[in-house]
Amino acid sequence: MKRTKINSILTSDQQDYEVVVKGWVRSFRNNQFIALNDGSCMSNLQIVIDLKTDAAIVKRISNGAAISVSGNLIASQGKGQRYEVKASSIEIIGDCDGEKYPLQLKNRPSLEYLREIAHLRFRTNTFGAVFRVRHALAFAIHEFFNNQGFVYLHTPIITASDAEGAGEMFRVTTLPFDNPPRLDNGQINFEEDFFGRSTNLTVSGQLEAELAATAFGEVYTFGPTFRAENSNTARHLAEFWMIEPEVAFNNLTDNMDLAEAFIKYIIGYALENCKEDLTFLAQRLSEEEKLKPQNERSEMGLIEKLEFVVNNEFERITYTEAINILLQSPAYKKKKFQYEVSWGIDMQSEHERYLVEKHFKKPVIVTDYPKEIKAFYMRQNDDGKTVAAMDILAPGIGEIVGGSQREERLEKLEQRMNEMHIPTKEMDWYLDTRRFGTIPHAGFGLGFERIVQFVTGMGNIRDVIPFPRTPKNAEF
RNA sequence: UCCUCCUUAGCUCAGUUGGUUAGAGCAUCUGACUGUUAAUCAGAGGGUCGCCUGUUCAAGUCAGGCAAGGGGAGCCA
Repeated sequence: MKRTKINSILTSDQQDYEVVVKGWVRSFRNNQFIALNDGSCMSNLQIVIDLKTDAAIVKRISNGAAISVSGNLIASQGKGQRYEVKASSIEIIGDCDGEKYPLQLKNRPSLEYLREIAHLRFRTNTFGAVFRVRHALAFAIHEFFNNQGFVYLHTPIITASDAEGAGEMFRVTTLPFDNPPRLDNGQINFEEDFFGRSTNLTVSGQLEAELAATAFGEVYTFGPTFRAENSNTARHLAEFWMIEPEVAFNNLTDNMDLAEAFIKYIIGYALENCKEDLTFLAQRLSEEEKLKPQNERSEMGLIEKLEFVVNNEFERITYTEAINILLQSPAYKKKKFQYEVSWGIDMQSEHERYLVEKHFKKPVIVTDYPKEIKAFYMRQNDDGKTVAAMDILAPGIGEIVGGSQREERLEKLEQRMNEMHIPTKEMDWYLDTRRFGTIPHAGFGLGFERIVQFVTGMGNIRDVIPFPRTPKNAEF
């Protein structure tokens, strides 16, 4: 008989039928009741064992053990659940030695401890919920773009392009690092390397996405991205997943519309399809919030916050307006900002948080930044000072999206690249798009783990990716 | 990378002014239990006090160094 997944049993109205269920024991009470979890949902299925069950089997029903149960699914005789399985036979598939098993759910192990046993943390309610939501968001992303006719583009993970300047890169090489081949001048001879040149792990698929957008019209990437920055924060990973749509003929407003609709769609999808997990995560978050001082607690619960984002327009302001708001703010006048505020600064976390969490209390899209603090490919505005950039700032986690309309005018682009000392020769393939049928186009990048953080309410980005890669840590 | 806090049993944490054999709850193990819901009850085992060096008659406790982790900042997505 084929096994039935626990979520389909619990969401169905059928009862009084034979089932086979397989999963892992979460608890075993009164020598009689097993809480069985198979990962298909947060809830456990209660198994009631026959009192005549072999004592040797009963002894092996320990926390973490994998078992198979056949029996009748009936309305529960107890109060805590709707259904239960009256077991007719129990098979131990995999024993779990209690003395050695490090996961003790009743002790409420800390997130930090669970991170050390990341191979087992999927078995907890919290991480089960987080990674089911992560999956749902990934699925929703593909669904959103597919519905709109985007082509999913796989950009290279190994690249030779080092001109984008998005961050420090991990080098990819097969040369022996203790004795690499050298040129007469002592420099390493990368012509002898695997690719015949120096290569790195990608920091962004954007430039390649732009190439494809000039043929397909709308494309998106969704893949791993690598930054060798020594960032030790709850918002940064050395290996993370990024979504980068790129759309031909879009201007900055179209770009903002797309980003806003996209974020609302995937959050809406999670609200619709992950109710049980989000309810649990909301509960978890509110318990965590209770430990904080009153003035640091958020005003909204997790689900309330997500619904608010889905149902309200994002605030759209220019960088210049943002600076003016900061200059006129009570926080500025009371000298509460640690960093100075003036037109031309790259806004600090404290400034972004003020705009999002204190002033507007909703996601904010800031546009038209000074060109000096933005990348070379962003389209220059007519004022000669700003570029058609946009960042989306979200409450609690800051910058979640960075995007722009791209500079499609060859001369302007080359001029800007020269000013920023970016070698135009190596980027010839990129400039070709501006030579042959150039078009206005726009796109953005969204850090996947940041949106997973936002939706699940998890405070540390290391807890929303299965096996986090961070400085000094590549365990598992 | 900078600032700051922390590190004691499998987990979460107490540990007074430096002073005898380092404690609790939970987990684990043994036993009991025919309706449990973080089951309950009885009993038992479990410690290189992060690592190194120093001060002292005496260090979990004081000082210095190192490491790991948390929080904040920078860089960013």
